Amino acid sequence: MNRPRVRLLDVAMRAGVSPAAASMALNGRSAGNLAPTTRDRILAAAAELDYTPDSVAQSLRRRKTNVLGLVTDAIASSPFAGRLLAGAMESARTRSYVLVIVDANREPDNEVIAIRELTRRRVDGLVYATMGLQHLPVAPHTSLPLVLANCWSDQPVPAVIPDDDRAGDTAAAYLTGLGHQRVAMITGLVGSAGQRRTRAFTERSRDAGVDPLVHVIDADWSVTAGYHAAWTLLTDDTGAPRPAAQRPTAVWGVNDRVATGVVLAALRLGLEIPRDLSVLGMDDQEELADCLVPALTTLALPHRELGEAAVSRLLDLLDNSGLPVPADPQRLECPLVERASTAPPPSAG
Amino acid sequence: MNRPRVRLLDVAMRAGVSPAAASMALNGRSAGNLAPTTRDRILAAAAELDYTPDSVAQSLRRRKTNVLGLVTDAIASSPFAGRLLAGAMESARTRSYVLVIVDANREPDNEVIAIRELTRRRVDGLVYATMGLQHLPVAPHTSLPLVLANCWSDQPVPAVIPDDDRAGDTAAAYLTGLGHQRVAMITGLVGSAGQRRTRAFTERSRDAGVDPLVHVIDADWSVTAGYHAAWTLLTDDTGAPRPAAQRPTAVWGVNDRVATGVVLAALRLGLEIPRDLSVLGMDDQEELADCLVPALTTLALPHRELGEAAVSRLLDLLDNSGLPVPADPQRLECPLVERASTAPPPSAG
DNA sequence: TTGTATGCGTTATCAC
DNA sequence: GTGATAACGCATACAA
Repeated sequence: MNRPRVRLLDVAMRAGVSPAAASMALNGRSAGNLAPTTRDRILAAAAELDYTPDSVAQSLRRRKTNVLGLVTDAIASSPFAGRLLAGAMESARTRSYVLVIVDANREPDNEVIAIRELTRRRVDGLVYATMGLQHLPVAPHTSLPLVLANCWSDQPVPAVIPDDDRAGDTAAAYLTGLGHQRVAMITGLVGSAGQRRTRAFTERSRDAGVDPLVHVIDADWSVTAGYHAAWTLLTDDTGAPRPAAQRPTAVWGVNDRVATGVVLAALRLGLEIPRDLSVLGMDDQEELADCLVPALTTLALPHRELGEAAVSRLLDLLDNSGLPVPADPQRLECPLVERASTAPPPSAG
Repeated sequence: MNRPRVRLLDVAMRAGVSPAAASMALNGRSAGNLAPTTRDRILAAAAELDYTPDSVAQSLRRRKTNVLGLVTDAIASSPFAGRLLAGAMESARTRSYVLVIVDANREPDNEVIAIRELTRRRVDGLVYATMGLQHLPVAPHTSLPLVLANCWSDQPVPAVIPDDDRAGDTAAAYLTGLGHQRVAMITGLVGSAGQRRTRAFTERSRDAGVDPLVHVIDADWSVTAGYHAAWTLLTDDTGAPRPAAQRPTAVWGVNDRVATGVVLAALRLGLEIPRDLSVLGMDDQEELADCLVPALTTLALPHRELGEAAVSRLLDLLDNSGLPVPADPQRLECPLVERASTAPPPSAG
């Protein structure tokens, strides 16, 4: 079963040529150097022997490993990790790269160690990805080509992040487009994501002629926070449900957890979703948004695309290191994922 | 910034010795070969120059890359992927290995291609991990050392999977231990996981003197399925809630999604959790179990440990290829994660 | 058009 | 105890 590896030399001998000739043929450099007939003989020999070049030797010689390093701040604890990694791997694969992934486990020291190790392993470039959107006061320090995913820094290093402005636009356009006139947003204002979403949502709603009620919660964008916020929105001072005419017909939660809280509160209050209340989420959190009853309409955080774009960007950089680094991060659209928790308002029905 | 790499030769020259001597010193093979004084001189030189050995060259020479391949059937679409990967990476890191992860994206062809590619890259061993527990009719074909994670095959290849029998035991012991006398399980019987959980739960409950009501749902272990099952359990023929004495005081859902459905149904019926009904889940699904209100008590699928154990096992195999392969998969405990959805029954209160 | 010689950075063998 | 020398598998510059 474990027969000896077949080397380039073996192929060359079988074809009756020198290793150099075999190398050229197999690397497509035969034009102008090799007679087509010998080239074919070499290729045939390689095929017969089932030759596969040894990457390690190639790497040493070419000074290029075709390996990318991907270091993350915390892979374990995020429901989005898988998507980003899958996207990154996919991009790498199509250009015959492979990924070595290292989790820093929320320890900055580990990041430094990881980068050192990957450098020693001679990876061709680095992606640094955070699982939550983050501004980096200082980008990871390395002499290798670097791209940031889901985070950005003020230094001139290329970055790819979600477009929260457009997300706010999309949400507002969708809800007002459905005909909703009394619209609320439950949001937090810490961090650029919440701020951008909120501002864009507000402005775009006003453009459409509706003035949204913005209910601000604190830093904790949790189910519980959403639940309580919704409770406030949907009941009066005595704790009784407000009459239909006095409550919003649609609510946008700043993320799916908050939106889940809204659904739970509505359920508790005997409100039917989406008949009595449309609920829109954000993030398309795996196994939450599409698990609810009814399934949550939401805007997807483009994590797969983030991974794809970051790697793609990095490989472009490797191919052409002269590429200019744009001052601003590249922003990726958050597409609407329409499910069952939204509908036109009763009046518009 | 991008100063030339410092090679072993540089260190040797600086210390005034041969590269061979430098190599010995740096690899700890100086005993009996090098004078302690020259050894120290070499080490000092290396430190001053900040020398780090080139892994690629080492790999070529040692015929060992210290890289492990991890191929998964579908990384993107699972909320557990992160945990397993993090565990695997952690295990690898502590033994100075690194992981190349490839996602086959549910395509068997891709698995073959991935294994071929990883073999070409000279990884030292392979882990094959599935995101859902699976029996493999035939293990992935490779001449490399291989360990299975979260799946197993009849061929003699080492495997690590969760211990569903013990999970059933734990669930039964926990619920009966709390004092519940009328206990139900909502389960599916397709696949070994559901069967084992159900059988163990039933037997262990009976040992404790309670005969559980087993409600079988179909292949789809979804929130919706759990919702409907719970509805059946908690209402009578007319759709009205059963009186307290006629309904279970505790329900175990075969997974967290099903348990979520139970919570939703109970909420809808005006039942208070855990006062009127204890709900126990299974899997500890990230961002679902701990997002509910109240947070779900559940049994954790040990995905991190699965990753850790698989890599650890593989490395043991590499260190000592004579290790015997046990006939049965190694089974890892699913620990109870106690949160807020369970309590003693009203009568026992 | 083909083949030869050399080097990538490291380690292991074997004379000294 | 120490230090040349060869080899790992491949690719390239250059000579034939």
